[in-house]
Amino acid sequence: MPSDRAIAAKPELNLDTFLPYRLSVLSNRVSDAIARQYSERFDLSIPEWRIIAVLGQTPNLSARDVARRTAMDKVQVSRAVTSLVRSRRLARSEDSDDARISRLSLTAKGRAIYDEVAPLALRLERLLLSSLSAQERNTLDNLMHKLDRQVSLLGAPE
Amino acid sequence: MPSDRAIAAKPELNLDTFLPYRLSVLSNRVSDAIARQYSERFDLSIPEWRIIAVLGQTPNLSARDVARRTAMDKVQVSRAVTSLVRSRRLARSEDSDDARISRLSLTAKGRAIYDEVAPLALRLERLLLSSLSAQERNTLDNLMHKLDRQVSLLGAPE
DNA sequence: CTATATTGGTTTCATTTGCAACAAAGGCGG
DNA sequence: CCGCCTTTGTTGCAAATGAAACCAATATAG
Repeated sequence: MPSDRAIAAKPELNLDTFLPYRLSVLSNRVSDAIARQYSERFDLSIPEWRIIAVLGQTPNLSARDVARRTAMDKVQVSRAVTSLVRSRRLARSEDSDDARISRLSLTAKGRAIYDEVAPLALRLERLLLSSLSAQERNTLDNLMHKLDRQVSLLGAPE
Repeated sequence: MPSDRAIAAKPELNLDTFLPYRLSVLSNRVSDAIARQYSERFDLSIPEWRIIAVLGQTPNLSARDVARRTAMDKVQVSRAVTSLVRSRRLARSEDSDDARISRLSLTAKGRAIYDEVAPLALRLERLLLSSLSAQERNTLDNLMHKLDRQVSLLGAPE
């Protein structure tokens, strides 16, 4: 006969209500929806688009800066940058006082892509948020900040 | 001279406030934090753990059922199942009336892993949510449902 | 029934990924 | 200056991934 403790008898792991799982599914579905807007049309991978996005916002970053801002690792950045440079959507220029660094910026071609894709991404975000009131959007923002803070307490890869 | 419309002059894509990006970063950090709890210790990949998790909750599913519940694709499920069966953490049994299907269930070994990892995962979720009030947790749940609904409107891979 | 389409699952192949090793440059203590 | 550690970025290799082809079993149309 099993324990007769009525409470906490069994830690119930139900994926449908398990926050990490729900976050993962939601996030993937959203990313895929956005990627569908540009991937075939502009022949851009997700990492490539991310790089264009940060550089559209802030030019002349180094690869490392890009990596930090996009939460991608440096290998991924290095490869996506190489590909973007080869396809003339990105240009490298030397840093004046550190020869290890290249400064990255969009070419006209890259800028054109940014100018076209950014509104699509923003539009999709608006659609996504259109089911929430202004009040709810604030709350969402607030809750996500709290979760961010919490996960960085727990989560740092030691 | 540029347009003098003061409003919506430029669609500003700022990654730090862009919901899809924030979701992605948060979700990845949470998943990684959980994976760190079991990956080396039990030699489990993330897909493998997901399969164990659903089968711990609901035994005797087919591979396809598992795929739907975990939002993984069938190739990934097939491979992870093969690996789990090989390492004796999962057992296949034939379905009585459809020979294409195998019913999957945890072995004692698989169950032991589930019983040990599930509490770890739940504990991490609790830690994550510990920064929110009961009220806020409800709101979060509610908001995520709304976002789920909205993304399924937009997002279906046509 | 038989022919055809559909479904469950696996395999093959090309691509993507991530880690570890590496080269090149810079910083820094002596 | 010189040796050594750190930082930036690239590359090699092995593992993970995904799309599409595929096989076997079932459902369905005629």
